[in-house]
Order: sequence, then C-alpha cells, then structure tokens
Amino acid sequence: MKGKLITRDTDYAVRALCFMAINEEEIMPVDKLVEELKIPRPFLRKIMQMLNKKGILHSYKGKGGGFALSVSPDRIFLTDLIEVFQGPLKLNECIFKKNICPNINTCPLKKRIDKIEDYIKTQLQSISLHSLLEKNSKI
Amino acid sequence: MKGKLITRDTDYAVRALCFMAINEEEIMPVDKLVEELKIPRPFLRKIMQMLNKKGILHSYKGKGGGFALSVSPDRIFLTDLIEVFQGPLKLNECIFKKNICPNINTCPLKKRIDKIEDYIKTQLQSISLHSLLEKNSKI
DNA sequence: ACTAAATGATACTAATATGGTATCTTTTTA
DNA sequence: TAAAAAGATACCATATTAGTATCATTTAGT
Repeated sequence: MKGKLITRDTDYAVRALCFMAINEEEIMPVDKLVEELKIPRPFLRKIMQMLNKKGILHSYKGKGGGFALSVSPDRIFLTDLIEVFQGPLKLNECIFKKNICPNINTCPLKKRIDKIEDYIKTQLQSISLHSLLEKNSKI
Repeated sequence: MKGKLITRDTDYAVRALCFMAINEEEIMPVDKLVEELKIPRPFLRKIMQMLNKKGILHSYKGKGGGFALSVSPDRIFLTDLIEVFQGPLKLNECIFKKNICPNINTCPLKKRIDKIEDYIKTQLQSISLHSLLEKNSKI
C-alpha cells in the first residue's frame, strides 16, 4: 500500500519546524535549513512559503531575512501540517456510493471507517511539535 | 487529502463479493455483476481474476461459468481485500529517516504513528463481509 | 464437431497525485 | 547599488490509480 498518512512535504515541514523550534532565537533562512537538513532547496522554499501563507511561519524578506515560527511549538500539531499540505484528513468515501447503497446513513461500513478516521484525527491532534522534541534533544 | 484507505478496486471487490454473498446459490458470471453493480466490465474482470488467484473466489470457465465464493463471508475481512489490491497496510515510514534521525528506535513520532497503524489494522481485521451484510438486506 | 459464452493472460492507455525544478520579481539591508 | 533574502508562478518527471483492449483457452449445449 502506497497511500501514506504523511507525505514528503509534510515530513519536510516537520523536520524544518523542529529544527527551528530548537534554534528559536534565530531568523532562519531557507539556505541554512537546506544545509542542515539536506532537503532539496526549491522544494523546501515552496514548503516554507506555504507555512508562511498559513500563518505558521512569519517571513522576513531581504538581506538577513528568513523565517521564524509565528506559533509556539506546543500549539502546532501534526493535523495542522497534514491539512496544510494534504488537505483535510479524509480517508474514506462511502464505499457504497449513491445509486447502489440504498441507505447511506445506516451503512455499517461507513460508520466503522468513520470511527477509524475519528481515532486517527484525535491521535494526530495530540502530537505537537513540542512533544516530538521532548525526548529527542537533536533532530 | 487524496491518500485513501480503500482504493477503487478494493471498493468494487467489496461490492461484488457482497452481492455474491447475498446470492450465494448461483455461479455468478461477471456480466451479471456488471449489470447489477454498474462497474466497468474489463476492470471488474481483472478484479475477479485477482480474487480468484488469491483464493477468495473459485472460477468456472466456459459456457455457464463464472465465479463463486470459495471462502465463507464471515471469513473474508477488509484487510484481506486491501492486501490483495493495495498490498500490506503500511501508512508510514519513519518521518526522520536515516542520516537525520539519530535514534530511530526511540523516535517518539514513529512510535505514535505505529500505534495508529496498529489500531487501523485491528479495526479493519474485524470487519468481515458478513458483518457488512447484517444490517443491509440489499446492497 | 461447432459455436457461443464464459474466464485467463497480458499489454496498453489515460488521468491524477506526488515530488520536485526553474525562473523571474520584489524587498531589504549593508 | 549590489547582494541576499523571500514571493510568485509555471513547468517537469515519476508513480500510482483507474481503466481499456485483445487474443487465447475452456466448456456446455446443439
């Protein structure tokens, strides 16, 4: 199965943000992150721009500029990042679609898949950037 | 998010097998399923051949032939079908891969994603074809 | 034996998502 | 005013998903 819960851009975002959380004193230019984390530069730039647009980062243009967290690491959750890059977490569409399923509201499969999805959401919502750093002093 | 837990072929397989489970007296030719379920014929044929190869269906060639369940509906689980069409359920690779994560074995994120994956597997393993039919007399 | 109705096998195609590149513009500071 | 940064945007490569097309083989019934 290739369908991932976390795609590459979300992955890179987590790494970059973790690194920034550890070194929070600095305004971080993309080039430094690229050097430290070995992430392809143009791709990471796109990711950082996205995080800026979504309000998770603040950007400083011009020489000496870069990015800084605009939200505390204990208020950034995996669900937030997944939503930024992958859209709303939605793992299922009712398997018995209209015309075929006579009673979509009582479809037992849909209910059970929804329950799984709710669990996943709850879990991902409980994983903050901060909690990822607690036991790992370095990335 | 486009990453699905259940892809189209698995979806169609569930529908076809449910229909067959309800009409279990018959040897079911693909054309009848196509007519009933409005699934694209060549695609469904491929799906049925796959289920046959994996031992979930038995096939009867020649005129009057078709497919029949070779496993009881209460012994066919969603995980089985997902595995047939999507391979082993695996929703994550450690987000901090080698070279970057210094301590892959204690990575708290990996542990938590693994826990989510285990839960999903357990749930999907508990959903049998039979259990999908219980509350729906027709598909 | 012949034909129609079925599956087996397999190769091809189209659409979409993912994982990037490349390039040009704008802003800021030294 | 030049260098170093981000902003914007268009493009490209690859993989996966979803589906088609075709020909060969098997079998039942006449």
